[in-house]
Amino acid sequence: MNYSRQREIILNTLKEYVVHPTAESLYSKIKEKDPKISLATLYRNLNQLADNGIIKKIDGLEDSAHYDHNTGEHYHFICKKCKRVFDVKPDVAPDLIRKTEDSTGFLIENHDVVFSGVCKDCRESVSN
Amino acid sequence: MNYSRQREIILNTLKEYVVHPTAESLYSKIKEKDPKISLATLYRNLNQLADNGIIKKIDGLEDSAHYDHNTGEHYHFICKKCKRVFDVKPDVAPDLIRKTEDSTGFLIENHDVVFSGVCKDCRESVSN
DNA sequence: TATAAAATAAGAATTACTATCAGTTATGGT
DNA sequence: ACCATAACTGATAGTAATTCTTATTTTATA
Repeated sequence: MNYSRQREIILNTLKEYVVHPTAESLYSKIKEKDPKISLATLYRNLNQLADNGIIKKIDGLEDSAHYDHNTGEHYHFICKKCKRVFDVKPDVAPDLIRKTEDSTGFLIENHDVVFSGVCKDCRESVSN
Repeated sequence: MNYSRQREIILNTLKEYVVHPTAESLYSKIKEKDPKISLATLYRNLNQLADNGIIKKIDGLEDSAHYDHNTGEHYHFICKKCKRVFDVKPDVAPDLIRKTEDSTGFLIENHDVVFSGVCKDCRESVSN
């Protein structure tokens, strides 16, 4: 991977998020910094960064993928009301990989745990 | 939900699978029984059956959704070589929901656990 | 600094799925 | 059995997210 100004902007912008944006929502933030950047460039780079293990692509949430700059072991939760994606600590499922490899005989290369429901903020806000 | 011949064919055909097909692959099997059935009818019914808890839609696997007639608690594994989707028993992550609700304060309505890697058959077959 | 490899912008194309709609079928009351 | 109406169907157009194509520009290396 060679250096590119666009890729640097993309990665830095992603790192500003604590929740995990879709490509579209990241795109609007990126365009504030470089209005000329192309949507195809964003997708190309997100895929490249994910392929190289620098970021993580989160599938299975809604219609579109979300992107996460934290590549350490953890899971995700999407709130059905506010649509934000939160992290869940991996200790809710200890030894998940080893247990699953042992019980299935499969070689596990990747895994994802995705929860959906209502986040704390939305539960506490009075209006339904 | 009223009765429909098409829906019965769709559900019965899905039940013939031990692995979990995409809409497209289910469609080719269904057309052997009823060549006139429309792809829109298939998607419409799969969604209806899933909304009514009769089947389960599995997202987050590849580009397209897979469908599972087993609605009991269990997880999934997709083989990167043969692309088949297998079941994983839920006891690899005991008390997952309760633990996650306790540690996050979120209300969890749904969850999915998806593994990918190489299945037993593909590991054992000599050719890479 | 020449050159080859990698990256870009812009827009067309693709994929998986959903919406629309006119015609058909199922169901419940009479 | 007959009818009203609600649910369902096939065909096809439409959509959203993402990928592909191509001509041009950047970056890394000799």
